[in-house]
Order: sequence, then structure tokens, then C-alpha cells
Amino acid sequence: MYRMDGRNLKDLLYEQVSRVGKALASPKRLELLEMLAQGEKSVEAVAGAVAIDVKLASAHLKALKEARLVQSRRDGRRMLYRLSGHDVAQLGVTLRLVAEEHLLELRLALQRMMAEPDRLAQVGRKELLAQARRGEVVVIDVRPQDEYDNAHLPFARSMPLPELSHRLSELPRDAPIVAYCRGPFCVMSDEAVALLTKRGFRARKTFDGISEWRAAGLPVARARGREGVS
Amino acid sequence: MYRMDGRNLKDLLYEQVSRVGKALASPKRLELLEMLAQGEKSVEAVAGAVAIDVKLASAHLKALKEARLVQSRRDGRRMLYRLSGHDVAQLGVTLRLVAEEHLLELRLALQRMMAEPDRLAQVGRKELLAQARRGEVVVIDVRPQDEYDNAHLPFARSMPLPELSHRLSELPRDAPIVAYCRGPFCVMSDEAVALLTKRGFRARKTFDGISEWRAAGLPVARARGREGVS
DNA sequence: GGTACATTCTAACGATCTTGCGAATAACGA
DNA sequence: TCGTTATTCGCAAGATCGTTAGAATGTACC
Repeated sequence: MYRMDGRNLKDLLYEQVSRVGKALASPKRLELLEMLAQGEKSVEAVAGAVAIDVKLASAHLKALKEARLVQSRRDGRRMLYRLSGHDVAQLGVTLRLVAEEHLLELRLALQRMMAEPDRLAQVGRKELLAQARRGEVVVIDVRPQDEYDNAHLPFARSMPLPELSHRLSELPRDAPIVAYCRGPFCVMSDEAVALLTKRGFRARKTFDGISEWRAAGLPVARARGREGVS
Repeated sequence: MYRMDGRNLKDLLYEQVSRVGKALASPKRLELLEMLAQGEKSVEAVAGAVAIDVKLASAHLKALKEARLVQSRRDGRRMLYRLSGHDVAQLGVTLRLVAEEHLLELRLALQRMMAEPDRLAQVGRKELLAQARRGEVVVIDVRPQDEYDNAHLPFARSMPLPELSHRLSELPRDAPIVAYCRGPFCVMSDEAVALLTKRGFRARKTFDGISEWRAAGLPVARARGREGVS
């Protein structure tokens, strides 16, 4: 009787926690979460970014909403989704880290991605921040403008990938450039570095995105030009 | 073509990460992970603790192993399982925290669990550690002896729940007692506090287990009597 | 070698999840 | 009111997962 209560209670508790686990059990949903970590987005926007049907995206978003990982609100005829909190993005980061640490297959895939030229060269986060503050390095955010506005690394300049080739004159030829985008699985910064290197710039990338930066306890900036704590 | 490559690579990466997510999608597996976070255990031992059939436990452990969250080794005719690393326990803690933060149902269940008398009274971790060091409070670990030996809170005494009623004379009547067990969902410390309070001791509990303690960056002790960094 | 024990493998059933499709709903503008 | 657009709902087929029971494997002890 007493024993039963303990069992039932425990079952109930783990049942609830597993709801969050189930939400993380689908590749598409993980990708949707990463997109939403960049800021509030419409169903259509995330569906496009993840390259799935809008209806399917809606279904997955519903699942995420039922697990309380995302919230939605209406804006005119569109529905906007956002993460329920920064802790959700942090959970995503932790999940990726554990996967990278223990899944050999994932590490190999990442290494293949990193294997090209010298575009990687991981930089220490705090060191990067200090160098950027002193102007010794130019950090560029190659994500779309609205994601930059929502949150970006301190001292970073917005330089969306599609505009990059037209705006090369804004970048220094003497100082090193560090590009970043949405996170370790995002290839936009790779493309940016490839382009810049071909044009003779000293460019590297960091695998960090906003979520990784926040998870490390470092400050992020909001809106245009304003730097400081998030 | 190029775009296709980016898509395929991304799919591959998230596919891998979702393997870890899938492993976290079952209540039983989460409970197994928490048991293994207490130390290396045999299939039979965890099956008993989680109250499921040994065959089923074996199947779940296999799934966890395929997600690389646990490792196994043979010891005579038994198979011993352990977590692949502390980061796995940390992931479990983060998952629970997110679930508690956003799932109303879970919070209600936990509150029901906490609603009884005054047995709770959360204590700040570092404060608890300082008080324990100065001997102002007696911390007791009510888990089985082997789990205490594997890792325990600094300055904690082993006092397994089944033995508690026989060993009351070892506890002080003037100083407050803080009991802990496997984590927030474990009720052993609740039972200990209930027993101690009935016998006139000043007892509280902490919801922390070893994993929470480690995730907070605090040191844990190993083996009997030896205190210090893990 | 034979027996007992702990664990894993195989097969099977039902439950749940994914995905795709057509219809339904909600908001906006003419 | 009627389209248009954006999203969700309902439904169904196919895939995957959880659970159980019985057979098979590997190890230790006699």
C-alpha cells in the first residue's frame, strides 16, 4: 500500500519528465528548437528553414507546445512561436554536447565538416570576447538581420550571408575576422569563411551560436548597436 | 546540389543527436539513468529498484547503450552497467529542471510531495556545505552503503534507511539533521525525516542528490570517510 | 562435461509516433 | 460577404516503440 504510493508517484513524476524527453526524440523537432532559439518565428519561417512541409512543422510545433518547450501567440494572420525560456535552449546545448562527446558517428560527421581548409580554429570564448572588445578581431554575425536584432554576441556586426559579397569593403584586411551563425550544426559561417578566404581576408569561424554563448554564462546583446547584458 | 549537401549533412547531425533524445523519451529509462547515476549496478539490481522485469530492464539498458549513454562490463556471471560520464547525469538534471520549470503538472505533483509537514525547507547548497564543515548540521546519506561508497556529499555520514531506526543513538539531539538520497524524485529522505521527526530530532531534507550536487559544480567525496574533490 | 544463474536474443502484439492529405478555422482586405 | 493567406484539425497508412514470454548465450561452480 505505502510501497504502491511511492511507486505510483515516481511513475507519475518520470512520466512527466519523459514528456520533455519525447519532445527531444525527433531530429526535426531538435532543428525547430534551434531555429526558435534564434528568436520568435512564424510556422512558415521555421518550415522553410528546416525544409519540411508547413503542415508537418505545425504538427511538430504542437508536440513541442504540449511538452511546454515552446509558446505561441497570434500576430494578425500568422502564428508566432518562441522558446518557453532560455533553459530550453540550454537543454538543447547540453543534449548536443553529450551527443558529441559520446557518439562516435556524430564526431566523425563533425570532423568531416571541419576537415576543410583552416576555416575552424576554435577560439576561447572569453578570449574572443576580450579581443573583440579591444577591436583586435572583427566578429561578424552572418544570420538574417532579424535574428541579429533579437540577440547577438557582444561587439558583433550584422553581416547576413546573402549580403556579404556586396559588403566586403566594410571589413578590415589587416585584422582577423571571426564569423558565427546559429550553432555548431549551422553551415552559414562556413560559407562566409570560404568566401572571405577566397577574397584574401583572414577569416575563421566559431561553432558557437547564441545558445552556446548564453549556456556558457556570457552576456549577449540585443537590438542594433546596443551592447551589454541580455 | 550544394544546398542538398547542406541539408543532408544537417539531417545526419540532428539524426544523431536525436538518438540521445530518443533514449530520454521513456520514463523507465530515465529512472534507470538515475539509478546508474548512483553508481555501477547489475541488471538485476536496477530492475529491482525500478520495479520492472529483468528482461525489460535489459532491453532498456540496451537502448541506452546504443545511444552511448551507458557502458557495460562483465563481472563474473553478472553484467554491470554504468553511465558513460558525468555529463550524462548532468543532462538528466537539466532535463528534470526544464520539466519542473515548465510542466505545471509536474510542479503540482512535486508540491503534493512536499506539502507534508515541515520536512522540506530547502537549504542553499554552499551554505549547507559550510554548515556541515563547521559541524553545525549533520548531513546523513540514507542510500544503500555501496552508493555512499561510490560518491557522497562532503561531510555526510552513511546511514542507510533500513538501519536508521537502530542507529538513532549516533545522531545528535541538539544539532539539526539534513537527509538526502538519490535526487528530487527519491522518497527515501522523506521517510527518514518522517521517522526522525517522530522521534524528536530536528530533521529536514534536501532534494539534491549526487548528480545535482555535481551539476552545481560542487565537490563530492568517494569511499568511506575520505572527504574532498571527486 | 553438466548444471545453475544472469543476461540477452527472438518473435509477437498492441500502442504510439510520423507523415501526408483534404477539410476546417481564423484573420485580413476588397 | 467573399476571397486570400496562414495555420490547425481529422483521418489514415506506415513505421517505430514498449512490453511480454520463451529460447538461447555465456559464465561459474561442481
